[in-house]
This record gives sequence, C-alpha cells and structure tokens, in this order.
Amino acid sequence: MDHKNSDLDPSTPLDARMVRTRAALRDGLLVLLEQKPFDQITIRDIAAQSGTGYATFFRHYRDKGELLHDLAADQIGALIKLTFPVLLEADSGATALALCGYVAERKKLWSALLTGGAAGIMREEFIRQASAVGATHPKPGTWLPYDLSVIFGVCGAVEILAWWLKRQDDFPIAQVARILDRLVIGPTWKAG
Amino acid sequence: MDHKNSDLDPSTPLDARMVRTRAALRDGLLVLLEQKPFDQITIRDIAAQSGTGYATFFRHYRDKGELLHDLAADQIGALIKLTFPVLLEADSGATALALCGYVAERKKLWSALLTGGAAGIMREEFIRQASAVGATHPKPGTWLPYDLSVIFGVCGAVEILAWWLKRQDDFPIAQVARILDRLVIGPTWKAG
Amino acid sequence: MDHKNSDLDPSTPLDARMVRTRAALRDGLLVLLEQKPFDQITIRDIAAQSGTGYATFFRHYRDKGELLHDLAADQIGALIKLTFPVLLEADSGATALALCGYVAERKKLWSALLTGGAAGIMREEFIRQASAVGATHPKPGTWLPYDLSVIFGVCGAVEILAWWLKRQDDFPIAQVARILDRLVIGPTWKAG
Amino acid sequence: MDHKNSDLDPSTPLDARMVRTRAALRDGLLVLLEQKPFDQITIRDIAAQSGTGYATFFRHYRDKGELLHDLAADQIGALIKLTFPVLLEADSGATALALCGYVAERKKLWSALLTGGAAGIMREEFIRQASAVGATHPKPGTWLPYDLSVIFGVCGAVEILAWWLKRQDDFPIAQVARILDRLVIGPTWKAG
DNA sequence: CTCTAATCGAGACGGTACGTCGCGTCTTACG
DNA sequence: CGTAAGACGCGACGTACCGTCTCGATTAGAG
Repeated sequence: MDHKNSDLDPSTPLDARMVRTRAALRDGLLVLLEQKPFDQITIRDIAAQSGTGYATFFRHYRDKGELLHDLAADQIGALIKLTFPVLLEADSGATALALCGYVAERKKLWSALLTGGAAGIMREEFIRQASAVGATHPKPGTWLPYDLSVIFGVCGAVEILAWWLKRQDDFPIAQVARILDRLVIGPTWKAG
Repeated sequence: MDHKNSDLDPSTPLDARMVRTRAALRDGLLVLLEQKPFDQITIRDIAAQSGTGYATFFRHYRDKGELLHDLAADQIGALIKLTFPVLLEADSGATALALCGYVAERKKLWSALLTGGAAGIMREEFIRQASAVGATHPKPGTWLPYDLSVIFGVCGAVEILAWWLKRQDDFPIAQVARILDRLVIGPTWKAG
Repeated sequence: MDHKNSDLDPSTPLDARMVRTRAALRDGLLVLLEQKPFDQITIRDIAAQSGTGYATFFRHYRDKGELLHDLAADQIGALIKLTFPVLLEADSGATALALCGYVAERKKLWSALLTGGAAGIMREEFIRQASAVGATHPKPGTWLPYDLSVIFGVCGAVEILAWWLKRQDDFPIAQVARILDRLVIGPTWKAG
Repeated sequence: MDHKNSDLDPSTPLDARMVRTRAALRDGLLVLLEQKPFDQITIRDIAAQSGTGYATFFRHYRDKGELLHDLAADQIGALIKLTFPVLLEADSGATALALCGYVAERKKLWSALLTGGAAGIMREEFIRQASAVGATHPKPGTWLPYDLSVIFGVCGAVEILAWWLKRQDDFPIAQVARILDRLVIGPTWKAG
C-alpha cells in the first residue's frame, strides 16, 4: 500500500520532494500536450518527459486523468477567478471579452487542453468549479434548471473556444467575445 | 486480402451474408450499450454478443468507433430527416418539440448513444450530417460563422438532451423543448 | 461435403479439369519454393500463384503438406527408380554417382525440396518409398536393424545433398558421390 | 520499452525475478514437451504451464524457438562437454557408449527434444556447438569437408538416437553404441 | 448437341494464435 | 533504509492464416 491515501488532498503538499515531483509531472504533461492529443499520451511518456520514474507517477496520481484534472483545476480556477467578478460587476460583453483575452494570452495551453482528447475531463472539472462558484450568487430564473445552465454554459463556451483555437487565421477576439456573449452568457445568465 | 476494401461504402451490401453480419454487429452493440458505457465495451464483447467471430468484426469495421458511427449515422439521419422539415416550415418551438418527442420515444437508445462514452463520436457524426443538410438552405446571418453555428447547435442540443435523459424523474418534455428552443435553436437559427 | 473422398487416390483423375487444377497447384508450389522456404508459403500464396481459387485448393489437398507430398512422391519415385537398379547391379560408387548426377540435373528443384522447410516431409516420403522398394531385396546383415538403416541412409543422403546444394561454388560431383558412398551407402549397404 | 534489449545475453541475469521467470518458462516447456510435440505447443500453453503472464514470455524470448534454443543450448552443452573428452582420449567405442549412456539416463528429456517437432532446432544448435568445440582440435582428413562432417555426424547421431528413443522395447544400449560407432563416429572421425 | 451435374472463382465466415501495447502492482537493487 | 527503475500479470488490440461454407458461372462428358 503505497499511494492510496495521500493523493486525495493535493492541497497539502506533505513533502518538498512531492511538490517538485508533481510540478515535474504537470510540466511534462503540458509539454506533451503541445505535441499530441491527451488520449495518445501514455503514462510512460509523462514519466520520461518529466524525468521521474514510471512507478513514481502512481505515487501521486491514480491515472493520467487525475494528473490532467490537477492541471486543469489550477487553470480553470484561475480563469474563473478572473472572469467571474467581471460577470457580476460589469456587463456580459465585458465578461466575454475578459475570458477570451485570458485564453488568447495562453493560446498554446488552452489549445492543448480543449482541442485534444482532454476536453471531456476539462468539461467535467469546469462544471464542478463553475457549480461551486455559481452557487454563491443568486440563482437565475426558474425556467432553466440551475445544473443544466451550468452544463450548457460550460459546454457552449468550451465549444466556441475550441473552434476558435483550432482556426489557423486570426479570427478577431472581439467577434468571438460577441458570439460567446450572444450564444452562451446572454441566454443562460441574463434571461430570467 | 480479406477485409481491406469493402468497408468504405456500406451502402452497397455486396453480399447477403455481410448484411446479416453487420446487422448482428449493430444489434449486438446496441444491446451492450444499454448495459455499459461505450468506452468499456470491447470488440470481443460485441463479437460475442452478436454471435460473430472476433476477426469478422474487422472485416466490416476498422474499430468499434466505426461501428458506432454506422449505427449513429442511421439514427441521426432519421432524426434529422424528421425534424428538419419542421424547422423549415413551422416555428422553432414546434421543431424543438418534434425533436424531443422523437428522442423520448426512443429513450433507451438515445440514452445509450448520448450519455455513455459514445457522445464524442455522436457529436462528430451529428455535425457532419447537420452540415450537409444545413448547406441546402439559405445561410443564417453573417455574425455567426456557419460551421460554428452547426457545432454549437449540435453540442448544445446534445448536452440538453443528455442532461434530460440522465434524469431519473419525468422532467416534462414541453419544458425541455422550451429550453432547447431558447438556448439553441433561437440563438443560432432565428437570430440574424 | 465437397472434397472428402476424391483426394485419396490421385491416380484416378476423375475429370479433365481436376487434372489441370492439380497440375497448376503443383507448378505454383514449385515456383514459390524457389522463392521462399516451404513453411512460409501460405495456401493463399499457392492459390494465387497457380491462378486457382482459394477454396479449390482444399478440393484437392487437405493441407499444403499433402500437396508437397504429392510433388515429392513423384520426384522421389523417379529418383529411386533410377538409382535403385544401379545399386543392385553395379558397385556402390556408380550408384552414388548416378544419384548425384540425377540431382545435379534438377538442381533448382531439389534445392527447393531439400533446403527449405520442406525437408521434413521429404524425408518422410523418402523413407516410405525406400522402405517399400528396399523390402523387395534381401536384407542386409543383422547388426543393423532394417528400419534404422533406411532412416539413416535417407537422412544421411539428404543431409549431404542439402549441404551440396546450398554451396554456391561448384563442388565437384565426383567428390560428393565419393562422400555419399563412403558415409552412407558403404556403411549401410555393403557392410554385413 | 520493456523487453527489447535484455534477451540478447542470457548470461547476465540482470534481475533475480528474470532468472526465476526464465527458469519457470524452461521448466514449463519441458513439462509440455513430454505431453505433445514442440510444434503444437503454443506460447500461451507455455505461459500457462509456467505460471507466468503471456506477454511476459516475449520479455524474455522472441518466440518459442528461442526458448527451446535456450533449453537445448544447456543440454547440448552438457552432453558435448561430457562426451568430447572421451572422444579425444579413448577409442570411439567408448565415446559412443558414453553418449548413449548419458542420453539413456535422461531418456524423457531427450525423447522430448529429439522426437518432437523440436528436432530441427536441436540439430541447428548441436551443429553450432559441435562446430565450435570441434574447431579446437586438429581437423580430420581432407577428403571430407569439415563443416559437412559436423553436419553429417550430428544428424546421423540424432537420427539414431531418435530411432532408439522412439522404440518401446529396451533395445540394448551396447548395440546402439556399436551402431553409432560404425555408422557415424567411425566414418567421420577415424577415417582420414 | 444438348442437358445435367460436377468443378470452378470468389470470398465471407468462425476460429485460434500471434506479437504489441499500456495499465497498475509489486519486487528488486542501488545509493 | 528509502526510492528509482523496471519486471510482472493482465487483457485488449489488430493481423494472419486456417479450413469450412455458400454462392453463381462455367464447363465437361453422357445421352
């Protein structure tokens, strides 16, 4: 029994080495994600890339999905932390623009996260965090069940961003933000 | 050379045996889809369930994704064939209702197709067919790129339906249709 | 039931077509034997090479071993028919020379038969025929069991010939014959 | 990369587990060889018999031939090591007797090795080792090429032993030794 | 010179074994 | 004496070939 009890709470980095190792694994995965889609990255790849032993991986994560989740949790948390206040205080157009700007600045990262085989896990974590954060403010109108609004909002946003990130040309950010606003934020947020 | 050249065009059922075998495989997959999610169904499962030899599977499909695609193509084609005319001739509310009604009548099937690991492939084929069909009618306004409107429409609808199908209770169909209309059809179709 | 009863006696070529087909199969195998060893020739190869259908093969032979056997039986029979009388009437040196000469004239054929994976089946058939023919003349001395003398004689001769056929240079036929005489024919035949 | 680099040099038992596993595989093959001929033993049989995983087999041997080779190399090495000195120091009759005695004491093993489909591989390894060992002593007369003498000697001995081992009765060992001496050792060794 | 029946080609099929790959566990050997 | 390296059991994958089978289409040889 070697690794069944310490990876549940990644917020308590029991040991300095563990922090280093986890960082190495995360970085390794990020590097690989820029090269090939998530679902054809093997754990051996990650271990090799991050310079750790193969078995060491399992001392920190149950499987590669959990590592991605760890990565995603940070990134998504940061994104939500940045855009949510804007959503509350300013109009939805500004929110969409903030979100798109944030993603655009980390295009490589978010391309890897959203356009590979990783999208499923991303969505899941996105929904989890959005649910949690969203629960802290007054609900929208009752015509739309809350959990569905989160799911729809997240998936809609993810699809739009993925479509954008996949394009080769420089589709103007303002226009993406407008689309995001009209297709997702408006219908799910403002409408009551 | 036994199976490298005949699986490209499933519309020409070269042999009576092949038709039988493919039907058996499709049925077998459907049965299994009601028992467990797509991504933990193995090709051996499908072969066993459908009473065919394991190697025979590969004489018809390159992998289980292709079989699902084959299944999906039929089902999605039927769904689109049914709902698209309504979309053109009647109001969008009627369309949403028709779509939801169609799905509700085949709840088991569509649950299997949309709520297991199969959703990705479903989405893909859905987008393909919707693109093809949609290309036959005048485009929507230019503020929303056509390909993105298809992607968003399909994913939005799929998410809403999946959410609905996953619910245990009998969420009223009229309300789902209304949500679908307001979140997806309205924003992507009517809006110019 | 199509081919379970007619292939036992290849001496009664029931139909002109069958004769043609069998000849085609034999020729096809011979051609292939010059290209690769017997055990990596597939029945599909033989069928393709001889221009017949795959299933047709099984209408004539149970497996590729039986086809080889068919081939071998003829060739071995001819060889024995030619050399045995010499063995009885002349000295053993003449016999060895006759045998080597016969093989040398059909070098390609016997190379294929003796130096590929076919050697096992060849040996078997050789022993069968040699036993049958040898049984018609007075036995050798009792110090050497008859069946062993046949086995040893055949295997010895086959090994020597195979060694010879594998050589690239033109090892003189007279010397091979002398070796054959001293190592095989002398010890097993003359010695009492 | 799991099994591509360690099976070349079996003399360096990198890990205690590998030694155990290889021993288990060898023993398993030996057990199976007593039940059925080599060429109808599958790798899955060997894995099951030896209690190892199927894939593990390939971590040690490229195919079952290589495993047999491994087995054979040991056994043949022991046999040659035992009989060769006798050949040099004593008369050939004693050598033949020593060899037959050694085989008789391990009848079961050598029956499996020589009378199944394994004979081909055995012969090959036998020739290899005999060539190597034989190269350390003065050559025989020039009338018989050295490589052919090895081939003939090995094959002759193998055939005689196989014939002996296949017999059900107790053919006297002294007589087999005499035959071996007269048919193989004498002609290839003593004769100049 | 038909007519009938056997043989033919084609190739799908159920099976079995192959060799590869990746996972997640467990042991070893080394620093 | 802990940790990396990596061997291991497991099981799915996709391939190859076997020998069986069902089709029509063709053709031989008897009437």
